[in-house]
Amino acid sequence: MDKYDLIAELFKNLSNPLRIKILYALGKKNTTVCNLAQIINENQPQVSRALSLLKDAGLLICERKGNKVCYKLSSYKIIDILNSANEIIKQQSYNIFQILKKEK
Amino acid sequence: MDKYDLIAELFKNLSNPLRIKILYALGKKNTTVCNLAQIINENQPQVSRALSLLKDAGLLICERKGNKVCYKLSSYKIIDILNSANEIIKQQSYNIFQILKKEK
DNA sequence: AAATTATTAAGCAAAAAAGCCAAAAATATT
DNA sequence: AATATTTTTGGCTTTTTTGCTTAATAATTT
Repeated sequence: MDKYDLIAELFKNLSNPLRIKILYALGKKNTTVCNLAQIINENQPQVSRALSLLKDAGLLICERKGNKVCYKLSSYKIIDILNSANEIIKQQSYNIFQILKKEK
Repeated sequence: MDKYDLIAELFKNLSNPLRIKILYALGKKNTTVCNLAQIINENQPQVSRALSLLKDAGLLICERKGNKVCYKLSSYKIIDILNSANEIIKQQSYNIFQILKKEK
């Protein structure tokens, strides 16, 4: 397991829209599985599954409180990488815009 | 195709060790397919495939020079996101270290 | 135009991941 | 101990992704 494998694996764990949506939501507010499912309007078992994958990946931490389980980001560096991804996407759409402009 | 889909797709394009290895190599030096394959010691058709996927994803730009094709990063923001991923991994390994320490 | 070098594409089997629903497990409450 | 709420898991099919080798395409050189 070298450096490239570890990085690729991290990106793989981030390569799913539901998981991204969850990370954004948890970036705003720590919360429980069923509450989160409501907030983001996705089905609850899938949210639970996604959360446990992200936890296994070390990206989330959870804590049981009674019959509820509260999840939170393990680090704010996760927000950084999402912002970084956003920057790339913004630049790409800007580039496409420039190309279309040239073609006129 | 909403925001979350776009971000997840970007991460998916980054979720492969060979592609990460290639991005690191191109971060140091623009180069051609076969030269790159030599530098990173990976088989050439696979490198070519990985390059074309990354190009289609907008992460690389290429230019034909004679019978060679030279590839480069489309943006240095790509280095940023790799660094960001590295930060997370470093922190994770630090955390694991701390846990092991506690358990003693 | 034949030979050489460089790049890309085709095709296919094996492995991994996604998506979904229903069922089970954990905890709290009555 | 029965019920209700929250969370997790199982089992299943369908899609994607990988990894590989061989073949095709592009361009250059002789």
